[in-house]
Amino acid sequence: MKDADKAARQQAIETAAYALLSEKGFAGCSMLSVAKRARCSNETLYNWYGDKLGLMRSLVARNAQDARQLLEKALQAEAALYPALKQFGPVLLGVVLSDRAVALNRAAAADPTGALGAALAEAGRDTVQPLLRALFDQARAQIKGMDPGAASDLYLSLLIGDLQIRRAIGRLPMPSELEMQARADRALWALQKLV
Amino acid sequence: MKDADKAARQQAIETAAYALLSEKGFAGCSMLSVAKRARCSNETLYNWYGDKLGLMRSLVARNAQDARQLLEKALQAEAALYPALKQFGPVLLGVVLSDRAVALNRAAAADPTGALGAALAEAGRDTVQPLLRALFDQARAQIKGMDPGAASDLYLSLLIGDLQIRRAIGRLPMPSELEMQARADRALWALQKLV
DNA sequence: GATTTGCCGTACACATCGTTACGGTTGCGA
DNA sequence: TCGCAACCGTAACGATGTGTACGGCAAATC
Repeated sequence: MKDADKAARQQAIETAAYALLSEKGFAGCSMLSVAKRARCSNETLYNWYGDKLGLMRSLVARNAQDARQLLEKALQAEAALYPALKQFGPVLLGVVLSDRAVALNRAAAADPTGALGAALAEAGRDTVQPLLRALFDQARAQIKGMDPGAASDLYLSLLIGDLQIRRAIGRLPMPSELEMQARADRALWALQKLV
Repeated sequence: MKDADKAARQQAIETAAYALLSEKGFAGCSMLSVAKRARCSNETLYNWYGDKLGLMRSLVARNAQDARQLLEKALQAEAALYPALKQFGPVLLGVVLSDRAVALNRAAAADPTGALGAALAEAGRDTVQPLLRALFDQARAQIKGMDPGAASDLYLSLLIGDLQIRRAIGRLPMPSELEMQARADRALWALQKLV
């Protein structure tokens, strides 16, 4: 199979998996239903991903990779703390509240083994923490007296708050760009007043 | 059946359901397994609760009721905003991060219909919001210029942050009393600096 | 003491899951 | 052109789920 074909098929599989996760949840997203919607056989699914958890892990990995690219791009233009956060905040909100991220969070919450939660948390941490950490470490002068780790925790709490869990239990629709912008502005305003 | 016996049996059923939710997740918490662990028949389960969703709803309702009692008690002693929040914060953290609340959040995230999430969010809102709302409304003088709703949102973001979702995906153990106290202190400190 | 009521334990019908297996088909490399 | 590997479609297997049914038992009611 040509690489391009394979990539397209992988994309089809992942798209199908996300759609079924959103529609029917983790339990309802069966391997067979994914195969049918992606128009491939379940044998291919098992050959490529091993088992259902492997498929989910693959979704997590790619989503983290995509998120990382978006976030890095948002940080490229600015070096100073606050301008950088001004770019970063809304993008991060868009990433962690996206339909895909929500579907993965719901799946992780439904997985009793905790393996998916571990993979998700690790991928998320590896994606976001280094970027934020570097930003706050470089800006020690502007957050006088506060530990960079504590400052970034504070910022994340203000930015994300309980939006993720509310999205996960289905009681919050995806916010608009404007709402995310406003929330990011509020977090930034508070951070500046607090440090 | 005597009322006391019935209450004891209900308690046994709910305890079994929470244990199974924690151990095996929403899908793994089958009606039959609940009946077995609670040493009752599944016929009783279906007679009392209708179906699985009904059982879950019942858990949500009682948990909200218990939480409300705890929270109201924490507020009885103090009337002024900040002393009241000093009591309220750690108790609320204990409530929303408890094993039971986490099990319900995970169940709601796993339920594809969203019905459980709706019930949980509603019960949670009905429990917490009126208490906080009354507190902040009465204290308009101390939060000069800021809308009471916005102030309480800010406080909740600072207090709870992303702890709930991290608990839900299994990557955060229940914090200790000391940690919750520290987090509540931080939220209170930040709120005072921000209003 | 007879009768009704509610619960237990078990079994059933029916569906679906994850996973494996297999014959038929397709398309690339030799 | 041939052979082989990968993929498709489908079936099968064992396990498990929800929701219902039914005979037996204990206790409360009359």
